[in-house]
Amino acid sequence: MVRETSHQKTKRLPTSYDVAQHAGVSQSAVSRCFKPGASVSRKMRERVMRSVEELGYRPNAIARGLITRRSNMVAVIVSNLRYYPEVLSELSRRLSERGIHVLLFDLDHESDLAKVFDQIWQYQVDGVVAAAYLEPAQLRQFEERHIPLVLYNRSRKDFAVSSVSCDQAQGERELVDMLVNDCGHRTFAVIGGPPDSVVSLQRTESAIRRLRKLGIKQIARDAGDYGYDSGRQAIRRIMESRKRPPSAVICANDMMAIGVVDELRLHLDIDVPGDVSVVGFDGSRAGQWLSYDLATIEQPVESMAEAAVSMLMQRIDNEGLPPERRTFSGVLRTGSTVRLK
Amino acid sequence: MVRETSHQKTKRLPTSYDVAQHAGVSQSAVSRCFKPGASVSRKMRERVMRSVEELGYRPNAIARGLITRRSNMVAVIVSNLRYYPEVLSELSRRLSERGIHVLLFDLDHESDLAKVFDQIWQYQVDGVVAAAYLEPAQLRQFEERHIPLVLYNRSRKDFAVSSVSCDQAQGERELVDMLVNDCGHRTFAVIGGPPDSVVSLQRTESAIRRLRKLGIKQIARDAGDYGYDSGRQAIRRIMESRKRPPSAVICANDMMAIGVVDELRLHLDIDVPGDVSVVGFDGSRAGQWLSYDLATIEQPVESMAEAAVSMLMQRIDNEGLPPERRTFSGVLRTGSTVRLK
DNA sequence: CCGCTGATTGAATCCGAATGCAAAGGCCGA
DNA sequence: TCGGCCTTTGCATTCGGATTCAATCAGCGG
Repeated sequence: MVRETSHQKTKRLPTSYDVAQHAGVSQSAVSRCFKPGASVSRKMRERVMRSVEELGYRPNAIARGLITRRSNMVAVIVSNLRYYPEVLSELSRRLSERGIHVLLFDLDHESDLAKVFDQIWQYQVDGVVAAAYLEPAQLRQFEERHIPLVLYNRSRKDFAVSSVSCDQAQGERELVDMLVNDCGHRTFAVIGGPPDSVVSLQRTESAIRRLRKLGIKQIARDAGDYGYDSGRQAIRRIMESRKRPPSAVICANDMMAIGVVDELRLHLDIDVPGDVSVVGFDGSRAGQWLSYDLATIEQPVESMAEAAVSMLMQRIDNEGLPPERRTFSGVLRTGSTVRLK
Repeated sequence: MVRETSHQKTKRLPTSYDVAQHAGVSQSAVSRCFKPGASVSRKMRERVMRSVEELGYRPNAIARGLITRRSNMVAVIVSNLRYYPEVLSELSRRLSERGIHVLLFDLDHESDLAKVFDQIWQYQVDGVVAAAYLEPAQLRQFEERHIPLVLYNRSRKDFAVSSVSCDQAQGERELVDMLVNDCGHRTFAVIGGPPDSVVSLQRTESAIRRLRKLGIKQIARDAGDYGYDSGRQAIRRIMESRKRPPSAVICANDMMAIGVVDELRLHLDIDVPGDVSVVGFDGSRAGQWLSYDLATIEQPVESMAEAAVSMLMQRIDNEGLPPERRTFSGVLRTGSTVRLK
């Protein structure tokens, strides 16, 4: 059926039909001019492009997505965007390099995830990168819907799903070994992150396991929310408790470690690393600042982001690739918050 | 024309037609069940919803967007996501509360903006929040396309466009007045941000204007890129130059100010605030850490984000609202990096 | 000058949901 | 029981671009 000319009454944006009419060609011709490698003569292309310029036409990605079943959008789910901007930043940049757009989902708590699920299904994203904890049931939904998914720093042993992560256990082992063997610490405190963070759990559990293995008995435990203030509060609670104060503090992330260092040095008047050693995890920018020079495990964020994005893209372009797990080793950074013997 | 049943051969996600068939009703009925306030009987709704559950149907937001001309997506353009995660975080959270999805565009440099423009037009976003500098020609395109736009912290005097900003000039005035009147400084250094940042320009210009007005002649100038290291480098250059060293340093943002403080204290062995006062701008979290307790102007990020989002939503729901400029005052925070008399 | 081949072009159809309109159904009072 | 009115429902069409298939065209050898 031949379509009526769009009436432009309501000043709507030009469509491919408008361009076609203006150029005196068919709508299909216009469409083809935007498809790389399509069969279009030079003359036709120039003619169409002139009209495109004149009308300011831009193809409607929504309409295109409807028919091609490719939205060129990827959902990125992060928790704590405010604490981990680097991850989002790296992912976003790499996706847009590949012509993919980022639909952002920022969670207050990882457990809020359910809320965003419906949204994700509805938006027909081509894939998902999730830096958040997913239930097996949720993972299964991705399979059912054939939506490629890559987990960032949350691998699961019990479910075959693609993931990119930093080896938390290895990192903590290195930290503990350094604190015990190189520094000679025997009394420890371990400060975890929020209870719903699997990463925090992995880190603290790994650290404690290693400590036990090395024969360490004295381990005070506390937890914060990954934030600076919560690190300060945790260390205050620990130092105020009647138990023997730790000589080394292991924190689930850098931000809390920084809080611990500040609280120790500036409020509790305890020297770091003279009296107490402090280590974190992440390799955040702030940890490298001169005031801290924090000992930590540096996660190779760039490599991890690159891996996550390329794994995702492969699975988008190539349905049915089997899940793949890639693990990166963190790099120990011996800073000035530990005193080596 | 009556549509054939979809064949499910290629295991595609169920559509409203599938649900309709499964429930033995028409497609329109299904559609109406997802429209709040539509005319649907209780019986019909229950029947449809049962099929929806069984099939795991989710409305296709892409198709919906095509017909309703509402994508429920808003583009958020930020530069330096890694330095200003709070802004994105606040915006994103507030938008999703309102059922709007965030299409993220992160720029390396504000001047990269042109690249993302096409993308934005193509994705039929309902509106845009831009924390980046737009040329008048670009602003005009938003008008032509009737896409509501709110600028974040980049108002323009020469173009009628909605914006939410912090009063940079007033903030710098307060900082300068404090440094001159309350601390008695007479020799200054001003460290700007990247050359393509208008905010940086506004801040440094305002500071210098105020300094001149108060009769200050000695103003060393330098610039960085808003990053910690660039602050360190800038202050080193300034202190190494043969001119009289400044007794007060004004930085275009907190991150550089932190770098300046660290470099002064830890490498140049200059006491802050004993020998030199340092002030920043933003009110960033890190600035409040005990090690710094930076004097700065705190931008009311939450109020600004709320204002930006609500202004944008109003303009989306209500075509033709005139542009509106809202300016928020920053709050002076007198930290321990300035020495009051 | 004719017929054949490969390159272009256009008509028609499709993607999946929303909606105006008309038909059908339900309920009420007379 | 019937007419009238309000509520529900279904039909057909629409959004804007991609794609299939058939038609057209240009170019070339014979």
